Amino acid sequence: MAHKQHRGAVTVDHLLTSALAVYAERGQEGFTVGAVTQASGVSLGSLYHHFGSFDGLAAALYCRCMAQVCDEMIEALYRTRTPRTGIQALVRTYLRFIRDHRDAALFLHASSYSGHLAAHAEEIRALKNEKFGRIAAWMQPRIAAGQIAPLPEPLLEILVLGPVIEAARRSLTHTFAELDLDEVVRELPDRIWRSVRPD
Amino acid sequence: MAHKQHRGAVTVDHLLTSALAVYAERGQEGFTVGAVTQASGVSLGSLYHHFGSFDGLAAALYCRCMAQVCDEMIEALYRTRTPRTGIQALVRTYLRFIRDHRDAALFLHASSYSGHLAAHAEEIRALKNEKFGRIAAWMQPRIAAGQIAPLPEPLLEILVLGPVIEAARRSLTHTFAELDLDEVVRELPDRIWRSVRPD
DNA sequence: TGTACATCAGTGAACGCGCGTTCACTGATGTAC
DNA sequence: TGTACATCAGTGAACGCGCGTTCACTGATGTAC
Repeated sequence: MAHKQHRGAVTVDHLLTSALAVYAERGQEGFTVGAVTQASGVSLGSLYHHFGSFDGLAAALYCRCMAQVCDEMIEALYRTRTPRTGIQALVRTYLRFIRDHRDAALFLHASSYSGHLAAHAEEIRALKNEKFGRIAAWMQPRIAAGQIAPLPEPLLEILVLGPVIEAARRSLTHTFAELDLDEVVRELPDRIWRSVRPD
Repeated sequence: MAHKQHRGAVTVDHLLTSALAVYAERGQEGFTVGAVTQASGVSLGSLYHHFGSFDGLAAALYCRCMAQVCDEMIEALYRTRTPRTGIQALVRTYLRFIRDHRDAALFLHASSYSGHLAAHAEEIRALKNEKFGRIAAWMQPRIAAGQIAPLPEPLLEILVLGPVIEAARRSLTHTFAELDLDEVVRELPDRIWRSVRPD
């Protein structure tokens, strides 16, 4: 998405922001080209000029949200000084992101299975590899030093992010009873640390 | 879904089974009335006679899959004799379900955010309350006895099921690197137990 | 046991709507000389 | 500095397709007497 002109970048940004709002307000079903063009005021042709297809817009939005949450986590992670506070920072940062950016969190989680990302899977995988690679780079020396349990990287990610994502799902979805996010922020970081600390 | 005639029950079952196969083969996008009637050989009118709408069919399928996985977990849970083996049984049973019923697991997880369940949210919530209530009933006395950490029920569910669901997501989705499910089965149950055992 | 009747189950043509996409076009911006 | 031209950005009417749903109907099943 390298823009040759400034106004192009502005339009793209405007479209993505409007698209996220549309998704938040009308859900998966109401997330259509028509709704996005109407909400943004940008013409249909302009949308296609920048994204090529509606799936292309969805993929770009997914990448933007994913990069945002990952960057926040990475930044928080590298500010810590101990393995314990590092793991807890990952959890807390993600939980705060969910609280402060409900729309982005909802779109990210709901898109996992949605299929309109399939066409751009490679681009998305590349982004995830980059971001998760930076997190792995923090983990590795600490595992080697015996400060974190010697588990394969994917298992660590699952143990750390799994409960957080499930908490998000229950808080963002309507088929569950209300969830007290403050209580989650209070209890979860330490509990997750217990699952990955060394014996 | 109380059937007045036997053949009605047979048709309903046949439709649900075909619908799950369609979803597995063609994904969210290809999951349409036309695809289901074609795959099942059942007429369009018959589908509407039994389910009222396509969303109704989706909700019924969701309930069937959810009941199946929950019943397997509850059965495994009540066969155990210690808190540790109980928690580990929950995790192992869910992981085995994902391995042995990929289609059902995919549909369950993908439907969380999909919105075609919104119209039947109440019915689904009732089912979840019933099933999760039975799991909670196992937890409560053990928490009271100090054998499991004194966390609120939703937090316990999040800690136990979160990593499992995230493992499922990575194994069922194409935007992640391959995940060794056997390794997950080997490591996860004990790691999760560590997060909910008492100090 | 036989018959009449109500209800349940199953059928498929037809409908309208809104979806994603295309395309021929105009206008704005940047650049070369 | 001015002008010509290529490229980028933006427009909106039009298209065709396939979606979920409706409906008037036939056939099968169970039941009352």
